[in-house]
Amino acid sequence: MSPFTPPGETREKVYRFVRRRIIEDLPPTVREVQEAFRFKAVQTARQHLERLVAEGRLAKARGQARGYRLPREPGTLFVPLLGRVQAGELREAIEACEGYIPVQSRGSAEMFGLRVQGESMTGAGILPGDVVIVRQQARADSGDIVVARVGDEATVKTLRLGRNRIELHPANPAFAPIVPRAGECAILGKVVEVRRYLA
Amino acid sequence: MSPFTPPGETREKVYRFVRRRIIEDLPPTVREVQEAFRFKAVQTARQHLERLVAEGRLAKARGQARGYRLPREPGTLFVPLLGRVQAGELREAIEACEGYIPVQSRGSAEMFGLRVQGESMTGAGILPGDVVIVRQQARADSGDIVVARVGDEATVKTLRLGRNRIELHPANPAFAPIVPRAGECAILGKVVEVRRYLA
DNA sequence: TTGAATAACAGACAAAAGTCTGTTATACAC
DNA sequence: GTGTATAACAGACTTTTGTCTGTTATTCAA
Repeated sequence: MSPFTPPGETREKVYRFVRRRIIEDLPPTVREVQEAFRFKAVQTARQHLERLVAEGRLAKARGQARGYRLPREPGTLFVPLLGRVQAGELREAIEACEGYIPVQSRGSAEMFGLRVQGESMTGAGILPGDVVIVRQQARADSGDIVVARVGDEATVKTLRLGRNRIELHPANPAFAPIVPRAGECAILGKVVEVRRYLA
Repeated sequence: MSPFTPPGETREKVYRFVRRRIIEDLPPTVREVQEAFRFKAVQTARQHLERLVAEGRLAKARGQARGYRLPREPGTLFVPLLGRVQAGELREAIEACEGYIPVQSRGSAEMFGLRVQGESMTGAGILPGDVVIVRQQARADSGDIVVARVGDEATVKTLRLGRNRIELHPANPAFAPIVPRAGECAILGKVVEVRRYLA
């Protein structure tokens, strides 16, 4: 090949190629990069890749097939989507579920998705059929939107902490707040995301 | 190893292991499966894997490192998240963006995410700050929620098709419908998902 | 001009990973 | 029993893939 392209130009394209491949499918092998750019030598591809690693734009696992990664993983994990949660069965519901949805997450907290039933939260922009992404935690702050188990069913509400009691407030004047007695209610987690699928 | 475990039991575990690895990181190599299960022979791992392929629970690319995949890919792709779209710059805006968010998608349509500004769609449960996931298309049906470019700015509205004109309706009585003249407006895509990040 | 840095190539070697042939043991149906 | 299916192992072969050494050409600064 006519042996010159502007400094960094090809490398930029290599980076985009690799990033795309990592994100959408699998990290490419060195030779796949070679072929994608019609390099005559494997080393050319390797050179670009190694330099990207040196620059910190890529990370790699040495001597491992398809070892190139994105340095700070986008932290995408898949959380189980539950249709309904009944008393105490959270673990089992999660085990049994079929669907998984991708969620961007910084930490490694346990999460799940839950399809919302009813109109009690429409005032907060949470409509029936929406999916809430829930980070599992037993406690939450006043004002947080939480998923709580009251009796036998899970429900999405805004949490209000009173003196010695908790209140679960709907965001819809047509519904009344729930003031469960101690032991009758458990917070399953905090809603960290709301999704509505339209198509 | 004492040479017997109930039929299918180990295979089930292998399947879960491989699926988890594919979803969260990288497909494992045959030997990584071997090591994970303390098999003494590579072939044992390979046997399970090949049978899972035969059963249709896994797919694979022959002779390729880390070639095992999930048969029907969960179809997760990463779409660029744009903060704002100005006239004609959609391509460029997408190229330039930094953040990507995971989206579940069956087809391979081009999509992007857009952060919503303003309260004109609160009636449809789309609040300021929400992210809409948009499938790029130049046409849409009456009633679809679309992203349209009117003049120099992109806006989210409900599309109404009239006789010889199109109307862009807000979902908030405080806002008036937009009735752009021909050529003044272009549909950038259809909103297929709405997301709100709370945490 | 000389030297340094980058881009690209050539050809090989070594390790990783996929594949293959064949063996042993247990369970189960006939 | 006999035959068949499954689980697991042993050891090797082959391909893929990562890695290395060395070379040529261009640009740019000293």
